[in-house]
Amino acid sequence: MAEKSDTKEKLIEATLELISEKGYLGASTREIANLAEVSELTLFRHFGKKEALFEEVLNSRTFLPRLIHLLEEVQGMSCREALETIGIQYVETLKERKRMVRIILSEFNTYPEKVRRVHMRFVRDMEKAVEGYLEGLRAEGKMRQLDSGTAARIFLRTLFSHFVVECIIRGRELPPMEVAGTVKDFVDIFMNGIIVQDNKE
Amino acid sequence: MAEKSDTKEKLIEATLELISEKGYLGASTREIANLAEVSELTLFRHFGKKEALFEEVLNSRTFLPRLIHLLEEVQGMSCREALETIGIQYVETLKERKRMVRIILSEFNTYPEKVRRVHMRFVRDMEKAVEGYLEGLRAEGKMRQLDSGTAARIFLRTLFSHFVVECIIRGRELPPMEVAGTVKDFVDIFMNGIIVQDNKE
DNA sequence: CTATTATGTAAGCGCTTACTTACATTAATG
DNA sequence: CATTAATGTAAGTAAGCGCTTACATAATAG
Repeated sequence: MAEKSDTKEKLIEATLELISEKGYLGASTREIANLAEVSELTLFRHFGKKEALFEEVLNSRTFLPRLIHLLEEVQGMSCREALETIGIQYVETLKERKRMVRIILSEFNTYPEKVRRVHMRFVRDMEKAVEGYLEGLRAEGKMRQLDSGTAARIFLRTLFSHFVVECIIRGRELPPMEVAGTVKDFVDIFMNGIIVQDNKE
Repeated sequence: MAEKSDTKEKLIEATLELISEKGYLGASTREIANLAEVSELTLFRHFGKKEALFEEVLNSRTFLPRLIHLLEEVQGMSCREALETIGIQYVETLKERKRMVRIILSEFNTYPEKVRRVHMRFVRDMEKAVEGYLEGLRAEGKMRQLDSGTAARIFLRTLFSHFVVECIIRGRELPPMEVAGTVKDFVDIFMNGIIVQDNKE
């Protein structure tokens, strides 16, 4: 063979980039091939059709880079510290996977089931993880008698929404310092609520 | 003239429907005209080009149907009752404007500034409103010393995210009963936090 | 050295798209 | 009744799309 093939990877990367910017229909196979610096024909030789290429893009990128070991890291910490750490890592992961999130939000029309599967793959693990942590808190008597699944979903979705609005809709950059601040504010409310509680010791 | 013109309105409605389902590029002018039951030429006679039609769709639909008077309705209520009412009405409004929300999420690529403007128009008013309500709570000494803008954003974005994930990504219907339940759970956490507070009277 | 494999260039096919032109019809307006 | 405004039908244009075919090239594997 001529040059051991990172061709597929270059095509997948280019596709991810272009579809996240222009949408599935807006990203033409010609343009994808150009960005990947291969000929359009090579694209079709590798993937047969555009849809198959898109599908490989969806399956090629996993979320959960460091999130998977996050719960161990967090064991020794105080509750507040732990939630802040989880929250920050979560938003930072969303930032890294920004292009994929954009595709998920834009292309449920194109191939709803496939796109939905990608979303689920990411979200379910993450929710389970946080749910597990909260369950632990409750067992220690630190959390009120709340459904930990519900609480976990609220925790993650608030941060997800923050990311979507600021980063994707408004197109802002969201520097780490700001993320940390936002998460801190949120964790405070998530833990203590907004209401004045009487006689806190 | 032949038949006083609701033609424009029919075209705008058809465009909203199709673009929200198939995206800007996926919704062809032929198909839009068919759905509106006018000829494609009529579409171009009214709007000149597809982009102008899309722009009118963005500007034609306002959010805030009943939300604008919501804060008055809520005056006599308890804090919990008020937040639940606001939350439910907010999610129900999102449900009604589902097609517009889909467009906002999918088409920031097509015409970013215009789409962003639509989002801002909706969100800013709503955030200001809730912020005002929370400010009132704090003045009465019922809310802790928190930034009411931050708290308002957290309140609304959590519900926004819930709607996006369940209704748009997962494609669920979200019956009113379920909305009420979800909002109730969330308001509880938003008010009191998840942590056991000592010596509540 | 030869066969194979990965790639390239170039031309193009059939289709759809946004948009146009030319001409006809119909109904209200003055 | 004549004009005008709103629509229709039909045909077509130039461009872009996904995808294919035919043929050439260069490097590796056996």
